[in-house]
Amino acid sequence: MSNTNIRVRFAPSPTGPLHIGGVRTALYNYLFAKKNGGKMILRIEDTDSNRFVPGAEAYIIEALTWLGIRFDEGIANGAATCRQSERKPIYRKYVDQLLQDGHAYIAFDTPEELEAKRQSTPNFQYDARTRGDMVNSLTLSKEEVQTRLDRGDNYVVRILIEPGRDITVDDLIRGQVTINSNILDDKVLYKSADNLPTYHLANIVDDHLMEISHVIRGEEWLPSAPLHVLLYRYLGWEDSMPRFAHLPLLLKPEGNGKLSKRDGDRLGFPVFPLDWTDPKTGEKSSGYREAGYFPEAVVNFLALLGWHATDDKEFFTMDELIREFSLDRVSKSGAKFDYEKGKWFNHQYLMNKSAEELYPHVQHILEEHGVDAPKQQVLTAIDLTKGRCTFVADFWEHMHFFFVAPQTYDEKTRQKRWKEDSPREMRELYTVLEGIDDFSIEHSEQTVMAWINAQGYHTGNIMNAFRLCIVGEGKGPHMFDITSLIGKEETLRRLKKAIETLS
RNA sequence: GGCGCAUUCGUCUAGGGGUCUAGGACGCCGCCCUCUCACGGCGGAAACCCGGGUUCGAAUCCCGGUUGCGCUACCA
Repeated sequence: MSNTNIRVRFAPSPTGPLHIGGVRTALYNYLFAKKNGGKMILRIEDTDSNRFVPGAEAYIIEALTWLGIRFDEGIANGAATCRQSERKPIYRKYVDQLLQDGHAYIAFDTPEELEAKRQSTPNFQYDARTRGDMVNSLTLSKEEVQTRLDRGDNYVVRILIEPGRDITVDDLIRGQVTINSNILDDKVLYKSADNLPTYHLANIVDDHLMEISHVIRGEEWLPSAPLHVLLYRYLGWEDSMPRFAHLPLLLKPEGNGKLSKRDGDRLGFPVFPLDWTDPKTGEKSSGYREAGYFPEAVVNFLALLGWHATDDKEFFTMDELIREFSLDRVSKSGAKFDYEKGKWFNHQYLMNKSAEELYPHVQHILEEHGVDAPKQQVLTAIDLTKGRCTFVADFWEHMHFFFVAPQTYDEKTRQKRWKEDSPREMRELYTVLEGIDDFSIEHSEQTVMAWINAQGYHTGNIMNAFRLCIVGEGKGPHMFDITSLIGKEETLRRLKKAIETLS
């Protein structure tokens, strides 16, 4: 399917690291675009110079690249100006047009004056009821306005909302949403202090100029969508207005509210794709990548938080998501963030990877622990233990005994598994093992089992004590998988030492 | 407070008038496998927010309420 008219954008603000909810928005935009053969555009909405954070833009691009979300146009591939701060003249033109057409006006009220007004007037709103009491081009004489402009007074341009009109937004996910313009205030569109538009104006102008066909964004924008519709109308662009789709929000795992940065810190899981250090405060936040997640697992997990396929399928590659994604299968209600399920997804992806794929990661971990083992041995160890790992970092905990003899013996396991007869049985086992030439899994198991049966021993007693001797604790793969991998010599050495230490 | 959106197991969700004694997944519990821990298999507990309608029939449609969330900035 190909439709070159489909164009979506992801338009984050560079005010900090990209939140995981933002990542999901980017993902849904990407899936929708690719599904329909359309284009995905990156636009940086840096119209608030006060909140700009250095490094945030690079972070956003790196994070989405890591996850496999690619842009067709935008800064990520060196295209022209997609930073709003670099498009000042463009916005100015439309501000003038709005002013000209009487859809906007100039206001001189200072932030302090507005604040005072809000303090003194309950539920103060700058609108048709109150604008007549304020300092603006509607209440001031033409000359006075000019005088103020000439002497360089700071001003803002506000949209002129006509009261008493019903405004309807057609949302692809929620259907028709209608509000009355009475509840809208005369939003600031433009500020002379930095010659920048605010979000609302810049957003509409850019979406129009970039020929965006679908605006897919978080539900927090739904209340201002009518304002945006009005802006399209006032600018004469209503006919080519994009379709809207407001996505449900990602909520805190417990309690109430939108998922926030603090939740990650408090509950101990990342809410960001990548690690991030705040340039001002030095505060660190952890990311999924550094926590050991596979990007495919994060994408899969995130895709299912608010969207569901037509069947019960749960595992999707990016290509499969693209093939099956559709906006009408996006849920309407917010999704609580379930970190346990996220871990489960990673576990599944890890188990499905081959030892060869996992090898570089594991090799790195082994090196950190000063282990230098033959590749084949490591590959076998990976296959034997990957079912026990959620993250790559878990491998050491589950495979260290393949490479390093136990220094201590777990006390709980010892109490449970080291019986009165164990020293004698282990000494006998030592002799049995010593006599085995072929230390393969099959042969050693056969020999030892034959001995156990001949002596009338209890298999569990023998094997568990044996495990304590070789592993140092009560877990791990089957014993002969371990012994055959570490070899006869090492097995005997560990057994001997354990008998001496534990007896 | 005002406005808007939402409301199915603890969580993510399927469901779009009869097929629902409501399905799947995570988590939880039990059993099996078994030398342990896992993996795997099998099974279990667990939900239609409430009240009115409409209809022969409602989880599904309508209205009201509850509760949750969002917005209400010269932030996005």
